[in-house]
Amino acid sequence: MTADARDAIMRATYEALCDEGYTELTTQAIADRTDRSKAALFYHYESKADLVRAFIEYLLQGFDERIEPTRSAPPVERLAAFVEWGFASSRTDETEYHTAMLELRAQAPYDEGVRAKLRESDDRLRDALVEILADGMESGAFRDHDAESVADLLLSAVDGARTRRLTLGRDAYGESVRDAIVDHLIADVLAPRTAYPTEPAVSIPPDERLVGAVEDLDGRDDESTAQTEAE
Amino acid sequence: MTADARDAIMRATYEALCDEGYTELTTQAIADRTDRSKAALFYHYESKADLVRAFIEYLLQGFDERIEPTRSAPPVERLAAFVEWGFASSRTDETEYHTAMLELRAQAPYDEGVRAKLRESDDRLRDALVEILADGMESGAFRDHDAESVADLLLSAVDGARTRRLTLGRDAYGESVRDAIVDHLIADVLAPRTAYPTEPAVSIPPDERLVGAVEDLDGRDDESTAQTEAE
Amino acid sequence: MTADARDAIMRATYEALCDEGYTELTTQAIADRTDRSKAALFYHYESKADLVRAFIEYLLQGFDERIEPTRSAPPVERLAAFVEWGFASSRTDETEYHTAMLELRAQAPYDEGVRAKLRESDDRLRDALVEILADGMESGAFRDHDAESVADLLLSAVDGARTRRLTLGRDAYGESVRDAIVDHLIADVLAPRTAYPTEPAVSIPPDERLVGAVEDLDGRDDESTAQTEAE
Amino acid sequence: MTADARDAIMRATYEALCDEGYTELTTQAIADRTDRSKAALFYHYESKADLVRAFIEYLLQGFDERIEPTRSAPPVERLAAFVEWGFASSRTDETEYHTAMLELRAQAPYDEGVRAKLRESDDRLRDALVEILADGMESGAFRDHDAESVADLLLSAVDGARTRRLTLGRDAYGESVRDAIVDHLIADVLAPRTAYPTEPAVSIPPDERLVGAVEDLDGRDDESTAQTEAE
DNA sequence: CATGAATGAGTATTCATTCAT
DNA sequence: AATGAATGAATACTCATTCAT
Repeated sequence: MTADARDAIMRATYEALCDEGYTELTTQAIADRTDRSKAALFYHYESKADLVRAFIEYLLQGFDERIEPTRSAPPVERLAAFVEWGFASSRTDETEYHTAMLELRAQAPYDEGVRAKLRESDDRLRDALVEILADGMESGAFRDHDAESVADLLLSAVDGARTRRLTLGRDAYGESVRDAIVDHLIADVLAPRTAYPTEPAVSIPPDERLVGAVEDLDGRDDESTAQTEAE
Repeated sequence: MTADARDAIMRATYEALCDEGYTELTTQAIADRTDRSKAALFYHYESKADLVRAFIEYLLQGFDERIEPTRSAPPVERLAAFVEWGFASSRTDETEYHTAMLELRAQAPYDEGVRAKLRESDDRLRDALVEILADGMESGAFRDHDAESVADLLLSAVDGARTRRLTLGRDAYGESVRDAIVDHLIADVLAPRTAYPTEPAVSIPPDERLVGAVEDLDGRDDESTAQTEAE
Repeated sequence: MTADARDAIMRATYEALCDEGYTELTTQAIADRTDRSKAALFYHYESKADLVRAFIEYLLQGFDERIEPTRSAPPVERLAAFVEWGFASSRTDETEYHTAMLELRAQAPYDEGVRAKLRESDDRLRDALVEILADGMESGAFRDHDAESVADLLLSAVDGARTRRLTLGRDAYGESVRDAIVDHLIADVLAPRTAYPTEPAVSIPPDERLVGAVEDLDGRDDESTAQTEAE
Repeated sequence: MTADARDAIMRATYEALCDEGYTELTTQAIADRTDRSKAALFYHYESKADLVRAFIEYLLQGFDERIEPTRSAPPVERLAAFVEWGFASSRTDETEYHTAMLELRAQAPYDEGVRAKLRESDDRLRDALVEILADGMESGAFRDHDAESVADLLLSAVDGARTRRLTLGRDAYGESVRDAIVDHLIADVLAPRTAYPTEPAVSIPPDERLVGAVEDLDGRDDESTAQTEAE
């Protein structure tokens, strides 16, 4: 398959998934966002399930590449980058990415293929976080602690906050929880001299192949605007 | 509508949702789990969407009633009950409840009706948690802290851990994160003399209307067994 | 069956038929326009087809009664009353009556029962018209002519004009054709001394059992208003 | 869409409409008269309503083409062709055409789309008739008269006679009214020297795409046979 | 490499009708 | 005299998938 075809289909899948959710993710909806026909999808992929699996792989592979550039930064910065990425405010490409992932995750309990891919992804993310924490302990930037346990807690808290924001349409909680994470969790882990950056020095860049794919989520009415504007 | 009909349909919806996920939640799937016909569903509910909304309401109303009995316990106990409920190990009725909720939550970004109901639910849960924390501060069981901020963090962490467990099929993380929450988050909040209970004195009982609805989730192969047994 | 029940159901059928047309004439639509249940319809009538047949009979019987009072008027007046009734301008109860009939007539080619009833109705109408013409010839008000042939032509022309008006939503043609009928057809038939009344002395009254049944047909956009207002 | 598919679907729609009437015009009934599946209909047309609209257009376009060949004949002949077409005796393809139109017309009061198409059709028919009359006046074949008024009256009378015949299942009236139209209406319009043709020199040919589509309407018992044979 | 045409199985929903009460 | 609950069969429409070209 040409990279062109692949990118077009993957991007269309992403668009369709973000626009309408997994339940409405039909081959038609994907093809409509392509200048190709529905049949073309089946020429390139054995089945819809196959395409979806390929899509998850595509998303994850993208993530690996995006995380790469932050590798050289000091552990605190990398930790901050992770937190900021997780809390990417709405109206961002990143919100779409997280929405797409949420939709896929809800299929995991019923789809071994999806579940396996998500495990891979989770493993890599967790490993990356554990590595950050371990590096920090080694360099003295972080106190001594159980890196795995803290990584799991961080992962859960960030993930839970995001899920709550996305599913309730309330941006407000995001901010609140990010501060709480920094104050309660990260504070416990930082060495006395280490300061959590106010402005991130490095950040995880958006997936360039998908940037701009989803024009506008504002059609969906949520409380976030009202909330935010009210305050 | 007779309570009988209502319970039968709601329970069938629960079963179908747990067994097959939201994408497969068809009126046929629901009717099949009932001794009624598909047409009967439409006699009682205007549309599938209407039925789903009613179902969410049914779940939430059930939750309200279940939380009631714990009201009289001391704050630490109520806090512990909340955490234990959130981490209910798999092979429990509670896992099904959480799975059902996860499926519904994934629809929220695309369904204003669902989103509104989930907001209600979240609000009540958060309020309950804030109340526990406030009561604890008043009684001296908890240190002084920002109850709302801590409640949000707890809610997120518990929720994120559960989502991770359900979507990855890995029970192991649950334990790990529960301990981390107790050690890192709750420890910060407890007054010096207050001890987090090793064995919970009160707990949130299962929803009796739904108990036993889903016979067996073991058909779905997950890693949890292997993982757990391996260690 | 009480006359009450009968009237309520017949009137509701009339309303439903006028409001939504034959294709949407469901037992539900009828019951909704009643303070009775759908099942009540089946208590009083064997089947929907039976109810419809009874309804046609009800309409026709009404017509017989309405035509009665004109009996004593002179033939020209009775002829004029027939023509005016046929051309009843829109925004009249009579338009609804004709619409209801049109809907029923379209079923006739496929429903022997309906067809038989309509034949009865047509026979009576034609007989009445032939009688008018015969009376007029006898009294010298009309020239000598083939009453049956003229009756058929009049019946057709009036009916065709009305059908065109109702199906095209154009009131304009009605006027035009009425004048043409008077000038071309009726003029040929009137004796030299007989004048066609400018203002009708007698007229066929509306069916009182159905008056006011259909509140408003203006929801349906048609050209007639524009047409009429423009001129 | 291939012309093949189009013709097959349109013809099937015609068959279904004639065979069973508008109320029974289901996508299933149409597909059954095709060697294609129900789903194929929706591949070619967005919805049933869309298909019906296309069908009306198909009928009308056919009519335009059929009327074309008569264009060169003298006005009296064209007038006669129109009348003969309108009265086409039953047992003719033309009867089916008129039945199909009758079914569609009954939907017009409730369906703006259908109404608009029928207006188009009526306008064209009326224009054609007015043109015939005007041509005849110019050539001296017809007396001076109000062409529009006479056209409307003719249209109404022919249409009404046909509707009566179709809905009552009585062929007899057709003959009677045709003669009356010729004697009373057309006689008034013809110039003294002009004779109405006893045998038509030109006629409007049947729609070849639809010829033979409906095998047998005799299944439907009507009075016409009995009537006609009895006399 | 790709597509237009097509489809069988399914989806939500409606319908006339039944029946225990 | 009437109804609430229920249903089997149908209805318009959609879906993932196939295949000849």
